[in-house]
Amino acid sequence: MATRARRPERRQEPLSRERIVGAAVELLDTVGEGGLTFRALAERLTTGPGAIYWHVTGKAELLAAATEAVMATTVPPDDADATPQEAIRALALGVFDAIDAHPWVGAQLARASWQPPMLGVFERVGRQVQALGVPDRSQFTVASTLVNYVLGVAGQNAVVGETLQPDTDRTEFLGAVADAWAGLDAAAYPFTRAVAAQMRDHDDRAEFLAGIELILAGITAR
Amino acid sequence: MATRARRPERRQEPLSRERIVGAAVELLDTVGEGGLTFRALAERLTTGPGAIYWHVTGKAELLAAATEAVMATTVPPDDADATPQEAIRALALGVFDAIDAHPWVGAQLARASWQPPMLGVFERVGRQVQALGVPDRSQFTVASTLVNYVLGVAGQNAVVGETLQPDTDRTEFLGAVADAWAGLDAAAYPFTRAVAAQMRDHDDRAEFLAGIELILAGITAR
DNA sequence: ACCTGAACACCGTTCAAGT
DNA sequence: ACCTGAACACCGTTCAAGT
Repeated sequence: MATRARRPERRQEPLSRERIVGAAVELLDTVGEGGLTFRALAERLTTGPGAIYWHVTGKAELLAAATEAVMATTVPPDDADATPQEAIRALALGVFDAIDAHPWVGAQLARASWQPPMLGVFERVGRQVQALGVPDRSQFTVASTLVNYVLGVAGQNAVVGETLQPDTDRTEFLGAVADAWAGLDAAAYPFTRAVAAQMRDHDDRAEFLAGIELILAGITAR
Repeated sequence: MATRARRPERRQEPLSRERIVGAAVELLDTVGEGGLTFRALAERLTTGPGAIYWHVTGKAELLAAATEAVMATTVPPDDADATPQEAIRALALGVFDAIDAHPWVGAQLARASWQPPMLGVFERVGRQVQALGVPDRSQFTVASTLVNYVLGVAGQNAVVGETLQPDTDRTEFLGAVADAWAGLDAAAYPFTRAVAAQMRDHDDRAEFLAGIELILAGITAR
C-alpha cells in the first residue's frame, strides 16, 4: 500500500544527545566499559562514528553524561526529616546502588570526582557533617574521609564488574574468591585465610554500610 | 684505536625482565600512565616492541611488576615494637608515600587490589585489626574499610597525578582547585565553598592520616 | 634462546563532502 | 544544521624470520 510506503514505521528518530547517552548506557551495561566504542555506538544508532561528535565532544564527555544520567535516577534527594547520620547513610547507599547496578559508574565517579555527580555527593556529605556538629577545622577532613571511602568501594566494584562476565553469578564469584583465599600460603596469609569463609556468604551492600557506620562512630567518638 | 672498536663502551646490556620493568617505571614516572607504550619502551631499550614480549606477557603484567617494584622499596616492613595503631599508621603512610611519589601506582593498586602488593597490605592490616581485639565477626569489615579508604585516596592521587602536568607545582594546583570551589554557585554549594579556603594550604599526607585516625577512632568506639 | 620489525586488528578523532 | 564514512595517527599484540 502507498500509505505504508510513505510512512515506513519511523525509519530513524533523529540523533540527539539524549539518544546517544541512552545508547551509551545500554552498551556500557551490556558489554562493559571496554565495549563502549564510537564504532559500536554508531552501529547501534545506525549512523557513522563522526555523527556522534556533532552532539558530544568526545568519549570523556560521553562517559560523564552516562554517569550523570544513572546517578540522577538512582541517588535519592535529601529527606528533610532525616538525622544527619540517616542522611549520610541514605546518600552513601544511593551511590552504592548506582555502582552496584552499573559497575562502570564506579570507575567514572573515581575518575571525575570533582565533577557534578561526585562533587554534589561531597557537598551533601559535607552539610550533614556540619549538622553533626563537627568543628569547622575538621569538616573538610571528615567529609573527605567519607567520600574517599565511598570512592574506594566504587573503584573496587568497577574492577569486579569488569572482571566478571556479565552473566556470572555473584555468589559463584564470591565462592571463587573465598576458595582462592583459602588456598593461600598459611604462613604468609593467616588473616586472609581466616576471613575467607566470611567472604563466601557476604552481603556487599551491608558490608559497605558497616564501613560507613564505622566512620560515623569515629566522628561521634572524637 | 682497535681496542676501542672491539669494546665500544658496552653497546647494549642484554634485555631482561629487570631492565624492562626499570625502564617502565622511569617512563611511568616521567610521562605518566598514558606514556607507557610498548613502542616507547622499546625505543628506550633500543629494541623492537616484540622483544619485550619474550620477557613479559603483556601490559597488565608490566604494570603489576612496576607497581611491585615500587611498593617493595617504599612500604616499610612491620615493626615488632609498634602498637597495632602505630603499625596501621606506618603501613598506610607507606602506601601513601608510594602513590604520592608515583601516582600511577595508585591506579594500579586499585585495579589489582587482590594481587600481591595490595593483598599483602590487606593481610597486614587484618593482623593489626586482630591485635586490636576486634571480634572475629567484624575483622573482615574493619580491615576492608581501612583498605577501601586507602584505595579511594590512591585512586584520587592517580587522577590528580594524571591531570597534573609533571612540572606543575602542587601548591599552584591546590590554589586552582580552591579558586574553582570558591567560584561555585553559593546556593548549590555552600559547604564546598566554605571549605575551599582550607584546600589552599592543606597537607595531603596529614589529611590522609587524619582519615585513618578517624576510622581507628571508630574501631575503638565500637 | 633470544631478538627484530613488519603486519594485524583494533582504537578515538578529524574532516571534506554531502543533504 | 546535521550527517556520512573514509582517513589519520595512534594503540597492544602476534609472528615469521633472523641470529
